[in-house]
Amino acid sequence: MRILAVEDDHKIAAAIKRGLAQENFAVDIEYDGESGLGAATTLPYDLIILDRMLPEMDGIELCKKLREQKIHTPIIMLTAKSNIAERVEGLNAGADDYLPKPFSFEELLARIRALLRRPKEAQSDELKVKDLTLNTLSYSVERAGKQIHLSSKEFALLEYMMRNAGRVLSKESMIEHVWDFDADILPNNVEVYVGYLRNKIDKPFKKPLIHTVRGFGYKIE
Amino acid sequence: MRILAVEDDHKIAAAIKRGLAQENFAVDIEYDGESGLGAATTLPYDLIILDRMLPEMDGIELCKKLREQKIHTPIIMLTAKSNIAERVEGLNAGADDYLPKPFSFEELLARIRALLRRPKEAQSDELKVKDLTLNTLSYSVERAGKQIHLSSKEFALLEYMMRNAGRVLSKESMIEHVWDFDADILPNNVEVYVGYLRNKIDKPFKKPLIHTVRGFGYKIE
DNA sequence: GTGTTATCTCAGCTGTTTTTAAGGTAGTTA
DNA sequence: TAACTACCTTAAAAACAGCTGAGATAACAC
Repeated sequence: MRILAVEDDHKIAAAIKRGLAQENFAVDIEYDGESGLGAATTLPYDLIILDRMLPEMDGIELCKKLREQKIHTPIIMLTAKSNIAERVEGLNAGADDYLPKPFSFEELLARIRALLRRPKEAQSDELKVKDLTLNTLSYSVERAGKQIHLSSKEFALLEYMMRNAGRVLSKESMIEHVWDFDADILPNNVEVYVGYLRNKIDKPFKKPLIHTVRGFGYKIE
Repeated sequence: MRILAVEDDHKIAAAIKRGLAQENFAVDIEYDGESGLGAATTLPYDLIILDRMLPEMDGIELCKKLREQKIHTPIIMLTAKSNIAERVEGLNAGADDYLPKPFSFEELLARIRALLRRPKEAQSDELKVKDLTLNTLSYSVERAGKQIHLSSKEFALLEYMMRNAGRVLSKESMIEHVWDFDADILPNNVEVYVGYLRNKIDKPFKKPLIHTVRGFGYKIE
């Protein structure tokens, strides 16, 4: 994993480099915005740490330039002030996360780990909840080793629920995410489909995964 | 991530906006081609969704104009018909992807993600007061490790109190925030509900968190 | 075409939640 | 202490959300 840090404070830069090197990251440091842009556009970094205040070109500017060039590398913005306006400014410029100074190295490391973890999770085409597995490529579903046949609506609904496992999803959001926009679907239809899913993935097994949260919706867990 | 959707069908536009807002995108809607062009040229969007059929200026036209102005923002074109000729037309005009109507929100989201190559950010929303925890995503409440079941009104009321922990809240403000606007609720109803909450989250434990402030209301602390 | 499967609507049933109302309790003030 | 008021408790009525079986309709396969 190769990380670029653009930071004009040599002391902080050195500390970041030392700490991350210890965690087995390859770290490059640039001390001003211009050089940072040069480095970021020529080498394929896995993550970029940007100080908001930089000589030559500030972090916001640099961040925008990178996104304009379709460089989607995760970016963490460091800044001295921690007010909401600045945070929004950074995120709007295309930063993925934001860390107010002063920060501990542990905090920084946690954010880096979180950002690096993200893509892998999103790219997986197998969704899992307990012993239930759904494969979005082969359109297959199995629980406890047993293959389960689902219709396409049932599959789409289960996929939506599993992508949001643990979260309570309202019938309305299910309709919006699973059915066509111009279809006029009654909430009762969702109830019917949840019933179908339960018959197939819960009833034949001991432990139910689909839970009703009265007044709010359903969740799978 | 800021997304512009140019779509004259208000129902679809609203659904897109709501759905994407839920996914933490900032969404602007324009209802005709002219305004769409205006918005797209003045604000730096990360992605643009264009309906092919639009009043004032159709999507193809708009797309071409944007590319002429060297605006390279990814564009997804929506269209009613799904034949190959139209698809080619859209892509030739400079669109990056193409989505035939009717489509489900999941399809749209998948295309957007593919174009942004950006994973969904997980956000957890937990409210805490002492050993009492309320999670607004999973709609679960626990105290001292013990799961507590609440009805939807009880949950809404507790959430309101916890969001304003430490503050004294009048029965009137509780009615305003927790009940529907047009509902005619007696203050006694609030007393009843506070009683219900106390039975569930205070009585089984030693230390009460909900306190009555005679003459003013209640606070949780 | 016919048979099969998938999708959607409807209506009745169930248990839960919400609301109202009435009487009890406990602080506050004179 | 009495009178007043705010708050609490309980129970029962009313409203509602969710589940299900049955049937209508549409889509698909052969």
